[in-house]
Amino acid sequence: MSMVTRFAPSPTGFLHVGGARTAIFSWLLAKHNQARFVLRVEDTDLQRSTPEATQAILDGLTWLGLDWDDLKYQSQRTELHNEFIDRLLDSGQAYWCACSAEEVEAMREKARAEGRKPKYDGCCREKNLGPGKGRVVRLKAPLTGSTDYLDMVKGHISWPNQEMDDMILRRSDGSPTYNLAVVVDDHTMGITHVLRGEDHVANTPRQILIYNALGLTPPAFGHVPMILGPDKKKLSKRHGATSVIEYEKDGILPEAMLNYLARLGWSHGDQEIFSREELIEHFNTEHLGTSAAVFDTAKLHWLNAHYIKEAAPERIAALLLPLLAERGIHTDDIKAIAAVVPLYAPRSKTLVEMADGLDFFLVDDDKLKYDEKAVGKFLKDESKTHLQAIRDGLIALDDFTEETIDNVLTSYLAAHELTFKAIAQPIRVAITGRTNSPGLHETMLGLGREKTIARLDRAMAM
RNA sequence: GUCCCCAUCGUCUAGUGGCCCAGGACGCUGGCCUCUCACGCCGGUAACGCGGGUUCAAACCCCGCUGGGGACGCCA
Repeated sequence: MSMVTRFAPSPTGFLHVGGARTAIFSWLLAKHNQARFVLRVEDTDLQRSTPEATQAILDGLTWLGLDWDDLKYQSQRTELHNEFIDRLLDSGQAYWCACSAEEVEAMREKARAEGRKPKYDGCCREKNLGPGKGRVVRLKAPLTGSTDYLDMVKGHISWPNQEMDDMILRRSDGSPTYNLAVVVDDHTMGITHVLRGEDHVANTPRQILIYNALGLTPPAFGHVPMILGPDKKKLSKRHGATSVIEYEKDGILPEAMLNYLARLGWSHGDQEIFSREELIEHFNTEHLGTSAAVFDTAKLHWLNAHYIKEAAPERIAALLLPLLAERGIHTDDIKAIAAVVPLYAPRSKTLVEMADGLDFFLVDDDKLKYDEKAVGKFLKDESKTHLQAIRDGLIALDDFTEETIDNVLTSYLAAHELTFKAIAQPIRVAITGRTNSPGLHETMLGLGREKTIARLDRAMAM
């Protein structure tokens, strides 16, 4: 039997980093084994599911570079789900229950008060009731023994059957419930390996019970640990960004996110940097971790910085366009941006940082903002005489190259017995408006002679 | 409350009984480089939760404790 894996999100919001990670693991498991990867949108809760959320999830997965061989919507499969419920009813593995939601809640309260597991007490189990208004269908689950399985990541898991009650398969409104739908879908879609979040561990024995009742073989299950915030609590909005798309907005590259998430809870020896291909080549469930992991933005940023340095400048330039527009720089000159990207690639952890760094190259000369403190400190009269001389030297040049620029600077310094330090910051502040920038020669080159001169003029007039 | 799961540097992790008085990476930090800021390079800091076993030998196996997480829906 050939392997098929799946990712089954419920479209009630954006793609969370936790969901993204299980999607990545399932996708990698499939790719590593040349297997099929299917996406099943679990949109049966019509109240909470939205088409926008579905789209957001698909967008998130696409951004990460994940693809799928099949896309299914659970809400369109209820007929199939019901057939299986009927089958269970026919074979006596399921029964009708007339207890109301309130009555069941009372049973749970009672059990809780007595220090037992809160659950349905099985009162209609042997009543042989037929269908009727307000009635649900329940699984006739085993009362004793345990349900065991071998988890791909956690190993042997044993669940006492007494801990589980006769779960509802079909609601009083006739709709199938989650556990039933998942079993039917996984089975009919030929899913062989289910990798999902740890919050599903308790569902697994329940689903196995359904497989057993149906006489079907369950797939292999694996449960990956949760992702925690810096305070070791379940990652949530108060920790900052939790949606992968928010990270895109924050200037994270998808390959950095993919690498980071894949490496969070999984390892391959000491290797930290993984290309998509390496991930596919090395991924296995044996090296999935068993304990929860804290999401560390600093490490994500380190990886992102790495990938920014590796990326083609044109690609980065294109990604910078909207960020520059936000900063009032409306251009679509990819080439011009790409020309200065290499200067900021080693200086940026995110694209946002990069946009903040290199905006001075692109902004109009008269709109360049000067840092007041920097001006006060470095653009004094004495500095301005240096700037004037250098400006004149630059303007007289036949070619504007790193070498000719250097000649102007060094000859001026030599003639006046000055060190480079004496003029570096004044020039920098004059042409960039601030005290930090890439090397002076490359900054001037990146700016071009015209802008360099214009800015020197403007600075001297201050 | 009941059940299930988990436990190595601040963080991500390597480690599957001897190669570990525990390795890598991020972070932090000292230095080098240097026109600023970065990059880069070299160095440092820092962990097997506790207590019992088993064994010639335990981070690795077993038991208990403690601590954390998850589940207990006519949500998914």
